[in-house]
Amino acid sequence: MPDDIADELPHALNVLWGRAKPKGRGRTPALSLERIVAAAVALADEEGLAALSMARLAERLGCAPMSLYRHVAGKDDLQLFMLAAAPGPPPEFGTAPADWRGSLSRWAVELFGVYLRHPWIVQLVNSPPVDPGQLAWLDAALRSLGGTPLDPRARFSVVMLVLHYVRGAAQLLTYMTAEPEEGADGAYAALLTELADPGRFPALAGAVEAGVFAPHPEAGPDDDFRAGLDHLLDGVGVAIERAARA
Amino acid sequence: MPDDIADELPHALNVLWGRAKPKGRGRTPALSLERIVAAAVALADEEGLAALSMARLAERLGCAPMSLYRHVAGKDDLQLFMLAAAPGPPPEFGTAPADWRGSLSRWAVELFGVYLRHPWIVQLVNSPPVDPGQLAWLDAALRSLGGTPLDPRARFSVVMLVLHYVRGAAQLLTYMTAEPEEGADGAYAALLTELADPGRFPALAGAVEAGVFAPHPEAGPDDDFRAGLDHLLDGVGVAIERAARA
DNA sequence: TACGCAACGCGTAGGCCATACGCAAACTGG
DNA sequence: CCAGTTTGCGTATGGCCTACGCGTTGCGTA
Repeated sequence: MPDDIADELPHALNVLWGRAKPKGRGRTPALSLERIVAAAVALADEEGLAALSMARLAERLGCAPMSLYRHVAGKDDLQLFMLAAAPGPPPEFGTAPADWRGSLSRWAVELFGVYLRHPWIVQLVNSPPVDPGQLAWLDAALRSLGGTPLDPRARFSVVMLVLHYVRGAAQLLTYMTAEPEEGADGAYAALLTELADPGRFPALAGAVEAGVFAPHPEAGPDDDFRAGLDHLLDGVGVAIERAARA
Repeated sequence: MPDDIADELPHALNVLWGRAKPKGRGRTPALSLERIVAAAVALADEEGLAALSMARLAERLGCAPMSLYRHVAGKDDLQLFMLAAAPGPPPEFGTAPADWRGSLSRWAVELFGVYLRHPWIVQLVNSPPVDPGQLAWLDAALRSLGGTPLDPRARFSVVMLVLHYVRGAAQLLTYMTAEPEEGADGAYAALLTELADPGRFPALAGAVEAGVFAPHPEAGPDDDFRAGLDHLLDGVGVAIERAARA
């Protein structure tokens, strides 16, 4: 256990991994890290990431802005805590589930739900995960492929592929759905209808004409996501069969 | 041509689509929109999106900060212009290329290169594309599938799948590569080695032990990207064969 | 040739923001 | 009851975006 590494890490990491020193002496805290993070998550959920400022967060907590800095080293620290706490635990399955497709699919669908509930997560991810929460999700995804003949590098590649897709699809759906100002539902479709000149963008104009951007009534919004996910998992299946033959 | 729509659009869109009114009367401009956008792109390329402020941009252009607002309605406007200009034109192929896989693969690889050259694009994308530059890329991707039996909705789904993957892979590679401070190359690997407790994260610990995060010497950095892209296109191939049989 | 006015560049100022620093208050173990 | 420790917070600084309005410039026209 090289502590020299821990010393040069951000404060937040040492707290997240349970390496913070216990204290019990002084004044009774009116604030706690959990309360701060929970309030920050709620604020970001309700009003968006741009509305999350230390001042507004303190206002919501009924304290002075500078009080927050006793529990959080800075705004980056706070966002790291939010990222670790908001997703919750990943779905449960064993180390080598027999049905890789079902497991990985469930993982993807649940993560998709997390991103829809907390759209700010997608805008916030700047670096590879280093907190227990995100690593637990990553581990679960890797475990879903534990029963397949894929080698470790291929498993990681597949997981990243699914992760990128889930993130992108959630971001797209979030921005297509959440525009309660003005036309709302079909605003982007209407805009594209006017902008997609058939001479300049023939394929795009064709897609618009075919109603790709119009909301289809008989299907839920997850439907497009599931369709793309099926394409993706078909490709993974091909890779698995190929690896099994070798 | 419903001009009533154009009136409620951001100023930047009307400029981008050539709908701005021509002016020729007043003082000779020392600044131009092209110079401003080019300088902004260069600044973001060199020092990152966080370093792009109106003040620093003006400093680089040798003008006062407020002068920029004569050509750009605000910072959001400027970023929209940057997004439209930086990628350049998409690769060229006809309306229905015979080799969909080669075309789409080339599209993906070139877009990957764009994201590596301009990493800020990934952090900046907040809404579906509405500018000619991004719509040209989207149209090119849809055209690459023009010779396949996929219906329009499936084509769009496939294109989004590839787009999300390219974006995610570029973001990941950017953050893995660009850490010239301290340990650099293997910093994340070393950190994971310590954090990935085999009891708590068995699959992740296995991946670390197998050297998934260590930079492999005999391959270029694009190699992981191409491998994932192949998985993905295998899945698209399955969908195309299925559609051809129906 | 001379003028008017449209478009330009920019100075000022105000409102947000994150946060470094230091002090007063409150609680607890001895 | 006291000393030590930890918390809460007031003040202040420097950065950011940008609304507003003024002086300046040079083309089009008379």
